Amino acid sequence: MIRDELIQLVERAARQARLPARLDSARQARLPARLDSARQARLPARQASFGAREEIRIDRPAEESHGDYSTNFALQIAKAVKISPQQIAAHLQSHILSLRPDLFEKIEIVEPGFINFFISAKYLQNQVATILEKKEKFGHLNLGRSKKTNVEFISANPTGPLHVGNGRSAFSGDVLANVLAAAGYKVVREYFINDAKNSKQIIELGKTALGKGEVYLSEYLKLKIQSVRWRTKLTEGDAGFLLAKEVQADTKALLEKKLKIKFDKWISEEKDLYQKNKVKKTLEWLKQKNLVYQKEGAWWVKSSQFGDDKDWVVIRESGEPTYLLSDIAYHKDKIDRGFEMIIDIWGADHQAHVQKMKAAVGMLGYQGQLDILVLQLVTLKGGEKLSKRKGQVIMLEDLIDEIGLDAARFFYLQKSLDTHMEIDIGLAKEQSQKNPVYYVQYAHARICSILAKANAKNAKPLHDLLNHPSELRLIKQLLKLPEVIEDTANDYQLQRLPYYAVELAMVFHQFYQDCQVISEDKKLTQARLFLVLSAKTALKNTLSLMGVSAPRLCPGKNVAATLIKKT
RNA sequence: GUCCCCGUAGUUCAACGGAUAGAAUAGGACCCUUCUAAGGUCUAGAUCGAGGUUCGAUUCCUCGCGGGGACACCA
Repeated sequence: MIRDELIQLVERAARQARLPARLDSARQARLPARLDSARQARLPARQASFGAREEIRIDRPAEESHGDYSTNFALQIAKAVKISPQQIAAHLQSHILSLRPDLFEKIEIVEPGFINFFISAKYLQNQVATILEKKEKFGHLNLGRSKKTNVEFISANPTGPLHVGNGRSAFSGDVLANVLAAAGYKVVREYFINDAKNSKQIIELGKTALGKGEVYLSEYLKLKIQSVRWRTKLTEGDAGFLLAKEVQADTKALLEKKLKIKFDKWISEEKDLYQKNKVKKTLEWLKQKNLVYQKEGAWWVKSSQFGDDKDWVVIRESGEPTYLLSDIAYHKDKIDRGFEMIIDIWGADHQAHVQKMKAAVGMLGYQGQLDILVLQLVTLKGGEKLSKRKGQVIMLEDLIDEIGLDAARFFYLQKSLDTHMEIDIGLAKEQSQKNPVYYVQYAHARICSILAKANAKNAKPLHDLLNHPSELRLIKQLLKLPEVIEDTANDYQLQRLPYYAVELAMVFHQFYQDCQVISEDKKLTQARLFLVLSAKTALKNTLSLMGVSAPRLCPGKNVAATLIKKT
């Protein structure tokens, strides 16, 4: 990765110029409040990435005239070393140039002290072959060093089918797992089923099943209940558990067949935690460690000693355990299974639970990394059109049927998890026709059609012929993929992926416009075919990270044709 | 009352403290004899308000205003 090379180069140059090669000391002296603990506690992932890159930051300037990469390093250390940023930059510039003259077209110093790097055409040309060698592995990294990582997501209550809110968790979890895997983590996708027979939720579901209540009653559940042959004398807990199992089977089928999401592990609260006595053992463990106490007939956990605002009940006065206790047991189980990194994806309504879990994991003495991503809620606007029920939630399945999986995934992924997402079904439908995903897929289809026509076997690495600005821009854009994967694996900002994909498609479309691939010039044709192949590789890899298909043909061709005829 | 998330073009969204705040879509003007025009080029359009920190703030801090969520012996 060029970015890594640049970081090392600037570091070496700084040492040669007898400048500090890290920002830490200067930064910490100047900016103690900036990375205050509260914020770090909330954003551990960002903190981690910040820490990893604390030394020197290399940017991709938005403006092309500012170079391919740039660094503000000189500006950052100027105050600490009491030299003007421009002077520092000049020192660094000459050292860097003498260290790696081949890498750069030029290095510019710009007010107030930016160093802008322009990568040489030769270096870029040589990268094309590297991309093709790596193929579907292009962009993959060893950032994670096979660290055992657990990504738990969706974990919807088994009281009904998935709704559009669950879609956010589904797609973000799935794609995050893809990204982490690509970044070299050993990822397990996990789904937790809240099906404990002693839980109020399941008991209530049981009542619904036995016709004694209707808290969870829906059209869907009515049909489900009818389809099961209920034995008499079933307890409410047993009935609820049975019904939950039925619901869960549907959810699993939906996920695998329609959403193309496969979980590695399904954890049943009832079977894997309660029946294996893990909840009980966890309580015993807490008692032993003196982390719980009795008050007002209930058992409380000392979470306030581990950063939470207050203590919470883990065993009710009635003797029943709370959700918190089983969740502590669950996390203990994850830790015991050897995960070095644990990622939970929860809805915003679980916000308050974050502190509890962080405290709990602290009590358990976990040495790894726990990140809890809190997704803001998805709400509806104009939902009644699509809902099969009166005035109720919209099923995820209906949305997918309506706009298609690719458009749905793209639609969800484009939004930061922190922002409140309002789905206007009418708008989503309308926008699905103009979804940028088609723009991206079209680029892929174009590539395929060129390759089909040209017989790609003729492609040869005659890279020095690739000198057109649009060609070089395309190569630069391709080389961005590993950076995108690295950044996203570090900060979990998944929207970076669709935006990168659109950018990549755009650069390709421009190239397509500017550079005729198949032409009389046979050598140039071969060289360009080679480039097109590598573009296909990067594009396909990007799409597959998002779980979006990479079509060979553009499905809307006929639509377009009729449109043209009309005008 | 306390805590969390958000407030950016008409609209849906971007922007690790960086340079002229980007896309898409809607609007205006162009480009098919060419590998698929679901494409390309040009144009117009935005940071909720007031302070502060900084060489530099959409981003960090404080206070307002507005929207959403959470404050259980529910999950």
